[in-house]
Amino acid sequence: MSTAPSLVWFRHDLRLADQPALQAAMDRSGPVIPVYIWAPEEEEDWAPASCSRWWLHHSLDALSQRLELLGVRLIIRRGPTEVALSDLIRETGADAVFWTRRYEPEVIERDKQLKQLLKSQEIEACSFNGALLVEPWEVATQQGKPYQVFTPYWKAAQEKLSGDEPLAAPERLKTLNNSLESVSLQELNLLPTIPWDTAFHEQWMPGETGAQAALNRFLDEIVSDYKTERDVPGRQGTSRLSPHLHFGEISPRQIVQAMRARKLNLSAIGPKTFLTELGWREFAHHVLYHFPKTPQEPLRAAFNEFPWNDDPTSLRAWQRGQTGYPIVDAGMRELWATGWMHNRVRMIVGSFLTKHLRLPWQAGAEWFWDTLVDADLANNTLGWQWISGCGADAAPYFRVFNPILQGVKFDPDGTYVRRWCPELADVPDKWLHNPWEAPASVLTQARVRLGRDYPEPIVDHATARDAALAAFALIKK
DNA sequence: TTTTGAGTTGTTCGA
DNA sequence: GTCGAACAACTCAAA
Repeated sequence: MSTAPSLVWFRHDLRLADQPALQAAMDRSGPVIPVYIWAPEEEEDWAPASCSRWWLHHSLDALSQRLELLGVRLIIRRGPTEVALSDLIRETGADAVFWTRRYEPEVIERDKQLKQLLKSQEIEACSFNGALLVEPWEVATQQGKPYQVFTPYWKAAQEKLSGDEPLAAPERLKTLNNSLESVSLQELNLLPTIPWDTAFHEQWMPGETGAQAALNRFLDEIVSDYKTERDVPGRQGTSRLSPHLHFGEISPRQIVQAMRARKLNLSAIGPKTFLTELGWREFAHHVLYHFPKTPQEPLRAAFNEFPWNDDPTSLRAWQRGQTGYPIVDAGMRELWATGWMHNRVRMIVGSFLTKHLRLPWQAGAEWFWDTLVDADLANNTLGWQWISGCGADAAPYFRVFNPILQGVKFDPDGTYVRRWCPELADVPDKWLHNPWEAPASVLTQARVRLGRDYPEPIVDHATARDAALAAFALIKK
């Protein structure tokens, strides 16, 4: 066994616990050098956007502090990755590089080339699964094909779940005692130049500690009622783990293990429903891996003929939360203010964009990519194709969410709408989700002048719904 | 190869 | 107000 140093190349696995790449490096007798390489140009259209960068900055900061407690420095370099790794190998005499696998098409391609290059230089290059319960190629139909329907996928995937305990975080770490060059985190300029992130700090704690805190809160207070609580955007009834999972501050294995450790009955309705959500995350990675064009193209080819609108004005109204439908606007404003949107509301705004406004799902996916702290290519792609009807296991075309009814159903007391659309705060519950139908006296008393304090609806629900159904009829055989 | 059962999250209409 | 049926085939996955 070599006693030369090993590089641990951190990417979307910014944690020390349940970290097989780190473990592999520790299992050798030489020193361990943790490395992060900033190379957004290598991810083409899907490099981290502004909100992801905010999270990334704080997550790297947290990782670096955890390593410091072990007396180890996180080395940060700029890309190209190939050059950065070669430099480090030369500077340290390392003879191995370990990392956690990612599943985005462009990243897979780059990693494959890197692995070949390293191996041709007699460097051990080894990747590990640290992000999924089941990797995309581990599950196939009896014909050996990828699944395109969630239920049979998840049934098959669950049979592959291992009961293995996640790895513990290291208590000590042997490293190189020299002065390797490192870019400072600040120099990467990941933070915004104008302070739009004020509300972010109240909402989020990026990093492994924050991820564990979010998990504990969820398992202590929420999971037993998750099935119903998750649908109420005015309450914190979801796990809010998505950005932590995206950056690998926590692994799904750790989540499942934590549920088992608490002796939760995984067949009970709450835990079971939550496991299914983890299953959708697995399924999204399965679909992205096997259908690598789906970030751009619909899985169902018929949708290439769909008559999408091209209307920058309505797109902008949607982005800014100015559609005149309170539940839609509340969601879009929550996204803008906090970098996150409640899942129920993501479906409502997605349905509204693709069906009421008939704007292409890709426009929605791009906006979410730019504004979400949990922006994740697999989840974002699957979600948008699902809601617009063109993807794997898509919602039936006639399922057009009614934004008034959804508001009444899931935000009955208006907590959510009043929080994000404060100009409607004094509108009574009865008219909160359809203020344009309220009697003039009600609006006057609530100090709302439609078209001035709050927009008139930019489309009529019934008309837009009929137009959407007609457009769907066009692409049917 | 053919057949069969089933499919995350909804809405509207009419009884 | 509540409830069940219709919405429309289509495709997937397994038997």
